Amino acid sequence: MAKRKVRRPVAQIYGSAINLEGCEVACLHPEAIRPVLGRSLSRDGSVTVAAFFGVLADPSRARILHLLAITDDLCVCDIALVLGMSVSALSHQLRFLRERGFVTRRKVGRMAYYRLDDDHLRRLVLDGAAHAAEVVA
Amino acid sequence: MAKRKVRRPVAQIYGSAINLEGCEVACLHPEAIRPVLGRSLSRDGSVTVAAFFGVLADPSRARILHLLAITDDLCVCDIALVLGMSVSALSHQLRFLRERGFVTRRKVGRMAYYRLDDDHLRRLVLDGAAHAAEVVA
DNA sequence: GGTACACTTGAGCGGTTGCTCAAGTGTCAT
DNA sequence: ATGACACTTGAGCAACCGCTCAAGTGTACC
Repeated sequence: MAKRKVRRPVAQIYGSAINLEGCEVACLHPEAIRPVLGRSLSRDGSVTVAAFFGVLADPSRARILHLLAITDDLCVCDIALVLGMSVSALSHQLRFLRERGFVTRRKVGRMAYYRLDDDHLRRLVLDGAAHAAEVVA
Repeated sequence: MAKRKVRRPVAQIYGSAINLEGCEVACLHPEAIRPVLGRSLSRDGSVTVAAFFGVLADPSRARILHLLAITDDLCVCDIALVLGMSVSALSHQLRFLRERGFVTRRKVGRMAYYRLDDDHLRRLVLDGAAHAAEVVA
């Protein structure tokens, strides 16, 4: 995954909504939660995590990314034909993926070639497909 | 991820919506797509992949799974307090996670303790959090 | 210029989702 | 038995998402 600039200047990925005082009086197990106080995912952090996985959480995007993972370069028309998607739907998704840095675009004349640059992402997608194959088998 | 039984007897994870004939006549690059014909994710396969990542694609679930990833056992009340969620919302999500085999439940009296059993999933969640920390930093 | 082409984009819609609220279940203490 | 407690569940609603449709942009060829 390419590093991407984010407007938020500083964000706490980890953090807790409560303080230890709350625990003592409540119904639960202070000894169990004390060690994790402040180490749980903050709300902002969880939004970032969820947004990342959310990109892969759609069948069309999963197919697009998988196809790009096993090829080099493909133009929009190629992808649409192979996946049986409308060009418009595809273009919307490619824009979505491009805005998040998951794919890059190279324009040649009136064609646009899309590519998956990130090896980490490529492996994640291929692992996901392998996992799916295992689950269904 | 634990293997889970699926009602579908046999499913093609890979498959193509088109045949090579279609390519020849269309506008595109047959030489580019020929090698991937039949190797792209099938629709069924992509639904399975998307469903898997979809579990992680929600901030609340990401926080729950991350919390369980850094602890052993926690009761519903503990989790609710640490994450600042309503018990009802939490119970809905825990049911969702349990139905998909992402967490297991142990009942003791009137308490229910939830646990993350899968090490592969634990690493995926922690990697996701680390990724988020890197992106935001 | 004019047309065809490859792709992009905005509007809008049907389906999904995650929550709240209220009611329900099962356990424990008195 | 009665009440408190820990959790679960169903209904319903606001927000979100991915698609289609129609229009728009920019390039290539005549």
